[in-house]
Amino acid sequence: MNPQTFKVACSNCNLRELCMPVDLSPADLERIDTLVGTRRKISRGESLYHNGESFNSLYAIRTGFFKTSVTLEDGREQVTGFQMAGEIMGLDGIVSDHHTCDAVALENAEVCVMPFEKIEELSREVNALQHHVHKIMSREIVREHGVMMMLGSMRAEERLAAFLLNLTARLHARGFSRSELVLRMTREEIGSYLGLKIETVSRTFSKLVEDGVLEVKQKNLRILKPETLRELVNAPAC
Amino acid sequence: MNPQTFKVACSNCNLRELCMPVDLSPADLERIDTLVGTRRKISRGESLYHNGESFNSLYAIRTGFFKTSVTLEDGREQVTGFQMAGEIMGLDGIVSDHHTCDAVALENAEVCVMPFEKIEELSREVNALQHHVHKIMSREIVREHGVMMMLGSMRAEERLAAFLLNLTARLHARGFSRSELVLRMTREEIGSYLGLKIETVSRTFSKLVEDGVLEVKQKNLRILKPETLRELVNAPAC
DNA sequence: CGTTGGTATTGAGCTATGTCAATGATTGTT
DNA sequence: AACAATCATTGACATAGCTCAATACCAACG
Repeated sequence: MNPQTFKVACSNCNLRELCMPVDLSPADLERIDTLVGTRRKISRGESLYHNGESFNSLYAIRTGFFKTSVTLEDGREQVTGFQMAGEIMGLDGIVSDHHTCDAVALENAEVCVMPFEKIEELSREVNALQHHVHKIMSREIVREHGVMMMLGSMRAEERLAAFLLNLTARLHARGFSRSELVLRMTREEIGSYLGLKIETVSRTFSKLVEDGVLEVKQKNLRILKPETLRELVNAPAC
Repeated sequence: MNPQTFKVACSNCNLRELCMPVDLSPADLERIDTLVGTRRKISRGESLYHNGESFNSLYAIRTGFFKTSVTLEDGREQVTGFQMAGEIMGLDGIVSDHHTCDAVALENAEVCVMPFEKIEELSREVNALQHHVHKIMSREIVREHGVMMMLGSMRAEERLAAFLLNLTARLHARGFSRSELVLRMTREEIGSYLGLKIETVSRTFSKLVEDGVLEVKQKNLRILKPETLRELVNAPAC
């Protein structure tokens, strides 16, 4: 086994449990290894795919951080999500064989390219993979329900609290601190995601700092009172 | 073939092209017929499933009209969508084996119950079904991107315009008029979906009536200037 | 036919968030 | 080190949409 083969094998990937089903037999695991045809590096600011491009593959993030967004004809951009290591991108392209959003790297990144035909082929044979694909898509649907709730029914402070709790939970699942984090996106991108203007995002950060809930130094955040954030998303403010 | 068997067969269903793949061989079509175990009637106001209930099946709407919604601990409800004949519900339940939203009938309805295990089993064998399931889930993801765009980046009038155009397009695909429709949901439900209060929905309707874009008589709508609605969703208002 | 309860409309005033503008901080470049 | 370019913060003011309240409408039911 040469180093190259070694490197691209899911079976040896430390992120496997994040993007692949667990409890695979050694035989199935070996088959899963054939899913990832190639790896692709994306530098900060570059895009993995664009709205309108033809769809061929799903992508599993190995390293780095992405945003996805949709754009209106008049140029208004709506960030639809932020993705980190172990998460799957490209699901939007399946329905029409073309991508319907943009995926842009917010820091230098590397993704595993998984041709969708191969995924479908293999998931006919490996039941666990089939169910895993269904779960990933369902998870994305449920995640978006949460975003709709945020955008439709929460006030600015609640949205930001929900956003921070979600980010830290996902980072924590990847071994990072629950209380300290570095934002990879700009205030404007946060605002777009949360349906707020950049000034409102900035002011809301400032308010949480005043209240002793956060420490903010540029993109570095420290969460001092996570329970206050949790109260904010559950109960309406007084 | 007795009448009962006849009745529940997808192969004889006039909605087949809406909820099932096209271009099936007669043999595959016959297998697809086994997907729908039972039918279920839901009266207006009752729910097909609730948040927290265990997930077993997807549902294809035969007749009637539904809303789906998620609810915050403090009681705030966010309508996540409105579903009509031929559309599939229940995808939210796959990821956790439990439903994560409520599905309520807005008029008396009937659904085809499709056990998910059976769907997975059959889609391992019928490639067209497999891809169809993937497309349905991807379509839902893309639809939600559109809702996020509405909620995050559009003004009240634009949201209502986008909502009406979407509804009429889907109704038109089912053989209804492009210009006349009956709203099955209340103003409050529209407001929840659009992230607006009921008064704002009402006022926005009134404004569109003043401008000669719509005729509104309770739940009966007539669209007089569809092009104005289209302009509203594409270009920002002046 | 009148009553009741849910639903919708409209007005008046309020407020959370947006807009505009000035300033400051940070990063990368020559 | 100086510069430009991007990004973030803060203040002053404007406004879209919210809140509260009154009224109207409609369907169901006795």
